[in-house]
Order: sequence, then C-alpha cells, then structure tokens
Amino acid sequence: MPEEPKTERGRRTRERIVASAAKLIERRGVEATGLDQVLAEAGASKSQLYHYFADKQALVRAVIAWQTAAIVDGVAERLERIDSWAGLEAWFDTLVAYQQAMDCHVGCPIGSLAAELADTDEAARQDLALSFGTWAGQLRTMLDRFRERGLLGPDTDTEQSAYAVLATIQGGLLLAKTTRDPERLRIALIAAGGYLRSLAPAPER
Amino acid sequence: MPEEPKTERGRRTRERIVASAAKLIERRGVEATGLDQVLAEAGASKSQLYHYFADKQALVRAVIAWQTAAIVDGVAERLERIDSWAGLEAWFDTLVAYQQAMDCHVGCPIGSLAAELADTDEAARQDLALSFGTWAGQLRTMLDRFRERGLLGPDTDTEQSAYAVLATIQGGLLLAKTTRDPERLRIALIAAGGYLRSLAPAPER
DNA sequence: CAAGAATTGGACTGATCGGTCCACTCTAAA
DNA sequence: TTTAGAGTGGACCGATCAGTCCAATTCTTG
Repeated sequence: MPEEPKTERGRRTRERIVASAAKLIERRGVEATGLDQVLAEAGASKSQLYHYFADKQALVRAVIAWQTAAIVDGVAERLERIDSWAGLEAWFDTLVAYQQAMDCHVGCPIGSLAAELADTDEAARQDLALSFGTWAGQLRTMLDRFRERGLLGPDTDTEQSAYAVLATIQGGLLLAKTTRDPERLRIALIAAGGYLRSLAPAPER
Repeated sequence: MPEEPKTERGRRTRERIVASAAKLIERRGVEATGLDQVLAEAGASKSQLYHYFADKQALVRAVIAWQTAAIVDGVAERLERIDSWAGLEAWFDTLVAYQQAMDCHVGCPIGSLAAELADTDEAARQDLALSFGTWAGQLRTMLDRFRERGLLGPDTDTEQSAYAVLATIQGGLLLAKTTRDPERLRIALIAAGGYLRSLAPAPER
C-alpha cells in the first residue's frame, strides 16, 4: 500500500507534505495536528497523502526521519570541528543563543516527538531511539577526539559520557521551553561541560 | 462556571475524575485522552465532569496540580534526609530502580506534560514552570545543606546547580523512556553527581 | 498521437471529539 | 414532610477526525 514516488513531481509532492507535517507537528504535537491542516499547509489533497503514506503513523515516521536528518546532520557538521574546551563551550553558546532567538519555543523536535510517542507508538519509539543513538554517536566521536588529545582521561567511557551530555541537553531544552528562560539551558550545559572537565586527566585539573 | 465541590460526596467525585484523568494522561498524553475515556474510568458522567470543571483545559490543570502534589511532595520527604554524597547516590539508585521496575514507561509525568503543553497551553505552561520551580527549590534546599556541611564550595550557586540536576534527571528520563533502557538514566545521574562533586571545595577533591 | 501508468482533486463516510442541556435523585435543614 | 440546592445520568449536538473512493488530469514512452 505505501508507495514510493516514481517521478520527480511525485517526489516533490511527498517532500512538501512531509515538510509541512514536520512544521506543524513541531509546533502543536502529533495528536494535535490534523491531516487536513497538513494538506492545507502543503497545498495538497487527501489522495496525494494516501498515495504516498499508508496512514498517519507512516507520515509521522517520515517526519521523524526528516527531523533526524535535519538536526543530526546539521549538528554533525558542527561537532566535527570541535577539538577544545573553548570550542565545545562555543557550541553550547550557539545552542543557547538559538533558543533565545526562538523565544524558547520548539526546543528539540526529536525530544518533543520522543516525549509524546515513546509510550504510544512502538515503531516511532524505535525510530527515535535510533535518532538519539546516532546523535550520541556523533558526540562520542567528538569525545574520542578529546580523549586522543589528552583533554579527557585515557579510561573515559566516551559512549556513556556522550549519552550523559545528550540527556543534559534534552533536559535543559525542556526546562527552557517550560520556563521560557534560555538561562535554564545554559545552566544545564555548564553542568555538562563541568562534568566532562571533571573527567580530564589528573594533571590537567 | 467552574465550581468547587460543596459536599463530601462531590469532593470524592471530583477527586475520582482527576485521578482517572491523571492516570490516562500519564500513559497516553493529553490530546490522546478523551473525556469519555476519563469518565468511563472514573465511573462518572459528563454532567459531573462539567459540574466541577469549566472545560478540558481546566481538568488538565487540575491533573497538573495533582501530579505536582504527588511527585514533588513525595520527593521532598526523601530529599530532606539526604546529607551526604552516598545518600544522594542512594536516591539516584532509587530513581533508576523505579524506572527499571516500570520498564521505563511513564518517566516523569510533569516532564511529559511540559513537553506536550508548553507550546500550546500557556496557563498549563505556567503551572508546570511553577512545578519545576518548587521541585528545583527542594533540590536547592538539599544542596544548601551540602554547602553548609562543606561538601560544596562556599561560593556554589545552589539554585543554578539545582536546576542543572533537575535538567539532567528530566533528560535522563526522556532518554530512558525512548530507548527503554534505565541505564541511560543511570548514566545521566552519574554525570549530575560528578558535576556536583566537581563543585566540592578544593581540599576535598 | 495513442496508451498506460503515475498523480491529483475533493466529495464522502462512520467514528469520535469536546461540550450542552434537562430531567432526575439525593441530602440536609426547616 | 416540604423544599431548595447539590449532585447525577445520559441523550444529544455540531465540528472534526482519519481514512475511502473514483473520476479527472498529467506524464512518459513507444
């Protein structure tokens, strides 16, 4: 039933629908977003939607893939270039500045989707777990670089530390979104940085 | 329009409705929970609901108050007795064990509500910001005790640290819920503990 | 240009949503 | 025993939901 677009035109239509759905879901959540709203936003019709997606769940999973690609890929590029504490903190500042610019709306689309879907849509939950996994993997690559350069102790578990940093980012974003205060994110990130620094080899402390 | 129950019977009915709503919302979220489901669960009728609540939003806010009382009060009792690193870590272990026992469902009801409602229901957002605030306040009281006892440096900003710990807990719960792996929460809590320890006065390091 | 496939428009359906309404029962005080 | 107000039951409403269906259009290819 679910079909992949076979022409360029179809591909663009599918893309338009997913992008519109992603935008609306980011703001109002999955349950609160109606298919008719999505189609109005995308300028498409019901038959177009159901031509490319089996049902709403399939569309939601496409949105997850879209958001994952957008965020994780964007973050990866930035993370690759970080190789010092100052560089890490500059990235943290970017995150805080972005939230401030957005007036602390949205937060992290992946995180929001995870909070809403983890207990109600098993397939989506697995997709999101994978998204977090690749994100954590990129953080881990960065931390491996830190370790190589002697910024972290040689016995540091970079995988665990990566998940710890990811958790702190997600929690900070949630608090910032709820209190509408980007400072909450900044404080969380400072704690994440402080934790990592506490993992530095003894002489550097 | 919204009325407070004036008899014992009414009070119990209202309570039953809120408790049922809290239970369902905790599992499926606000948007996915229908009023009819709530009433079926509570064994009540539509007129009873609308006798005590102006609309669904009012019920949701009552649920927020209920969950806040349940969680924050429960946590406060525990936090009061913590006055050492070992005690703190024992509490962390309790949190992880609870998630493990729950198979990583639910997570934190306040956090889930915040993720879903922060951008769509301003009144609820403010309620939830307050809930986080009182929770952070209790953590802060605990950290003040740590500072008094010399476990934290005398210039430690306990308010900020409290929010950092809260953020890490929330993020850890989200990751644990999404990956169904309580280990993710444990790692986050270890990081929170590590950060706090890095704030200890120099001689204790 | 002909034909088959891919794509599109949108009316339609049954279920469910939040919310209204009114007649009814219960309780306690006069 | 009357009565007034608190509490209750559930039928009902218009709106909206996800999803179906089919005829019309556009594109590709021979």
